Amino acid sequence: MGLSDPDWDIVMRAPLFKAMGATITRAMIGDRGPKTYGRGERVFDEGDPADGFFCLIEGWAKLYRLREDGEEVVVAIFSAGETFAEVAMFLGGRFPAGCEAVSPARILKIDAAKLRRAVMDQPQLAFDMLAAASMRLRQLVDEIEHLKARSAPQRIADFFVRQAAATSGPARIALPYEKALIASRLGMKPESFSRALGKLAGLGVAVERESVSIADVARLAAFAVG
Amino acid sequence: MGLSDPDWDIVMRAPLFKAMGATITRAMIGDRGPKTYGRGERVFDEGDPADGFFCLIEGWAKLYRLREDGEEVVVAIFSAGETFAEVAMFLGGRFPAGCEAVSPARILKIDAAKLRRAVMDQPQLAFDMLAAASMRLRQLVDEIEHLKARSAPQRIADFFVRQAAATSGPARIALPYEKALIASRLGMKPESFSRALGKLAGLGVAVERESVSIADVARLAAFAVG
DNA sequence: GGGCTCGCTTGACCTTGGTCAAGGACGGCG
DNA sequence: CGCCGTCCTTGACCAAGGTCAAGCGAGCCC
Repeated sequence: MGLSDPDWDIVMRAPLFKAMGATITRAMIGDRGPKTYGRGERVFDEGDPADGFFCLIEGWAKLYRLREDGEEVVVAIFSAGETFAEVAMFLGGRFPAGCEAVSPARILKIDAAKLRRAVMDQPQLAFDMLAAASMRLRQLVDEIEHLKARSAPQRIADFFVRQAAATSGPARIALPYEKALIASRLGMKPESFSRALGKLAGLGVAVERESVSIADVARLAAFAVG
Repeated sequence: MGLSDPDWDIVMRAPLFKAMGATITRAMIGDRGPKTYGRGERVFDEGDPADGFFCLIEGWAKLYRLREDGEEVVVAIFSAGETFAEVAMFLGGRFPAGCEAVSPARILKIDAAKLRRAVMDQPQLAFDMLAAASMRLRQLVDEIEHLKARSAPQRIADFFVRQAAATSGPARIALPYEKALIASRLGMKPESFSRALGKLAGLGVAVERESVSIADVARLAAFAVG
């Protein structure tokens, strides 16, 4: 049981898979499917051997550390189309943090061994991946330097578009329980998030308690880049 | 004739070289020195084979494309401590843009062949570089999402500190002819740049027409991170 | 030298988003 | 059913930086 076509779309948005190309990616993933997690379910624990990396296909997951006093510190939040835990895997050690699903989620795991074998067989692949990493680095530096270029509503629109499985037409996406989580994910305060959502109403975005419905993803996408 | 010690400091600030580690970097660069370019001199042209990448040690260079109507579009501006053209090199094709020195500059070129050989000999190196790239990515994401709180004066201070060869004490750095270029490089308008410079006067930064003198680099660095 | 252009600075005003603080809305629980 | 805590929204205010527009100074060409 492999991935469905919309799932492939999402997987191929990840820079790492883009770098490898669709053919090699498909060969590496084979017909393994994503695993489904419930809200609060563990993906891996701190200290587990880092024998692979992950690609989130649907839902949300958080990376967290437990401080000595038992308090949890959220290190990062991932959502659809993002890969994570590659660092630990490339270094070949153990996970320095735990990961759990924040909402129901589907997550694909890719074996380190398979990636390693692919790179050894075909060292050019390493260069492709480095090229992708460099490109992404440059892009992020740009983002830092001209963060002003995109307003809060635009960043939210962009985020919703990435979440949506479809690239045009209507869509509905699920939000994790707390909206403050999304706000921090997008680098803004909950208040700004709330206000910005109001401004998106004019573009066919309706927000319910735990989900968002979009009248036309393509229209929202156009607004996000503008 | 290898690099001088302050030059090494600057080279090792580049993430790519950090990833490889000082030993391999030194082995790869060997005793090749940087080439000196005059203002307006070509570093490479669009369409040249991408047989290496570059590290800017002193001065400024711009990456540009010529549109069909002959108009020049500046794609990026580089200054001390930055590497560029890695993407084209990793992909092993031709340069998709031209590059020329905007001010007198010293630029080090690293052969693709040497890097390629190092990676082929020692595929683990590719993983190390990927791990470093991923780590840097994560770090940049953090910077975007949390630490976007750096004011214009702070960004300028940070920029000047990176430019300076020394890490403490007084320094003088050269600016390219138009300050608007620096402003765009730092993601702000020339007006804001001008005003922000005024605020740095209190920290021992004196601006002349084409250069800046800094009373104490360490003090400026402290302000930049604060 | 006088006018000219071009880059830089300065001033007044506006938009964006952060901050602080005060309400709602909903669910859990006694 | 009402009390309460949590999350979300809303409003008033503020600081940073963008925008528009005018002034200034240096080089340049006649």
